[in-house]
Amino acid sequence: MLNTASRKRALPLPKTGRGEMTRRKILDSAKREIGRRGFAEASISTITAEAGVAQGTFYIYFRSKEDVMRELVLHMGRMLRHHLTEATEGARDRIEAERLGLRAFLDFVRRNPDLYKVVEESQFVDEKVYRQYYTEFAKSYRIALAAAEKRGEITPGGTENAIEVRAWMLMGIAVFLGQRYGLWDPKAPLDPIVDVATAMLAHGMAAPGMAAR
Amino acid sequence: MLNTASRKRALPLPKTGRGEMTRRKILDSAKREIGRRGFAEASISTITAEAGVAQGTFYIYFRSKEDVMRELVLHMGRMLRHHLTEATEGARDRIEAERLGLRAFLDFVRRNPDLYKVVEESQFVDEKVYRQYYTEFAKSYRIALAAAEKRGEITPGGTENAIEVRAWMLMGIAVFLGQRYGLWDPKAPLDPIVDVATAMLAHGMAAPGMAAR
DNA sequence: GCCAAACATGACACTTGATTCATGTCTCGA
DNA sequence: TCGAGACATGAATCAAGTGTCATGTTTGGC
Repeated sequence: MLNTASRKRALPLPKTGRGEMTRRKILDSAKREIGRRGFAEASISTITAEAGVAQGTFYIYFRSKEDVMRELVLHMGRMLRHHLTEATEGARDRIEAERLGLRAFLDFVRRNPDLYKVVEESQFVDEKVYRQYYTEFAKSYRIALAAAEKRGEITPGGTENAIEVRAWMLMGIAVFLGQRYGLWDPKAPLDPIVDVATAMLAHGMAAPGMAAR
Repeated sequence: MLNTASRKRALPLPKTGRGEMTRRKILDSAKREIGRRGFAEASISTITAEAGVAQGTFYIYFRSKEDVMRELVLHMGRMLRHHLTEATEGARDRIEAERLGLRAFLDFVRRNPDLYKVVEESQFVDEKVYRQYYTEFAKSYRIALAAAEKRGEITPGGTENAIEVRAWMLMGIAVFLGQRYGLWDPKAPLDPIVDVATAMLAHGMAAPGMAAR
């Protein structure tokens, strides 16, 4: 059921307006269904019913449930990337970019909880896309951090590897705060949270005069 | 299938040595199976086969696959807590405790990748245990951070809320580094990674003289 | 040694939902 | 306006694995 046909290249995109509409509707209710009830509980029949099409229609556009999920992960990647680029482009320095980016990320999670959950669950459905998703973000991060380092905005990490570690730390912070305050506590004011996080990113938490190597 | 019987209190523990042995064997191969193939792909029949017992035996000890998973999450919580307590008890200050804890965590993930993955996936099978798992860790963290703050080892976060934010940041860092270097790149030397991370926790990454608010 | 409780067996009845397909209907360029 | 490709239908097929249960076997206290 997993690796036979579903591994192949995606099905051709629709060629008419009607088709595009239908595909979008399916994708949309798949996002909602999978996001809310989880991949296992979400059924094709529920998805198509909510989209207002017949079951078979699903298979005109997607090979399987895994296939829609993959598509949704890609979609989230594009949307989030766009959202973040926009949010951070006015930043004066890297630290401010981190603040703005984190803020924008938390906003995004609150606005798109279903999509966000789909991406997280994709890890257990198609690890490859999931890895790709984060690996690409890590790459952007590395580039941004290296540039900031060159500009003297952040302390030199040292090795090339250090940049990678920092990138993953930053992503981990975002994801966990996204989970805690984006999904689980969606009413908490974001500004204080982002302030604390940014201060920690900028200066750490060691009291002045502590050893801390 | 989900919320009928499986929500109830756990089945009574075995009363004989034989029973204990059997239960343990099932738990063990469940860990392996679910960890490696994922919850959906893991079948009771595979689990029992690998444990060397009949299918029906499974239901003497567990109500369902969800039920074993819950048990495994609890188990991981206990093991990890113990491992971390042991690893950090010699620390001179909070920053050193963070270093030792992170190092121990990454070790743990490398040694128990299956169990670790089960916990992560539990989020999509029984969100309640998953939340409980992290909420409890967050609580320990809050206590440790508050104490360190009082001892003057770390900068005061300010509000009570700040401690919570820091705790989730620290967990996010650990989890993401665990994923990246524990699971995905299990050969990379840990010390340099932990060094970079600790430095970042201690002092942040803002270059001296940068605005950073 | 005996027996009641505990444990183990494994075939199978059942549920569930994914995917197929034969049969229409619609779209849009020429 | 026509027709070929595109799109849509939904009932039928099919696979897969869960959880049950009637029937043994083992354990350990007495």
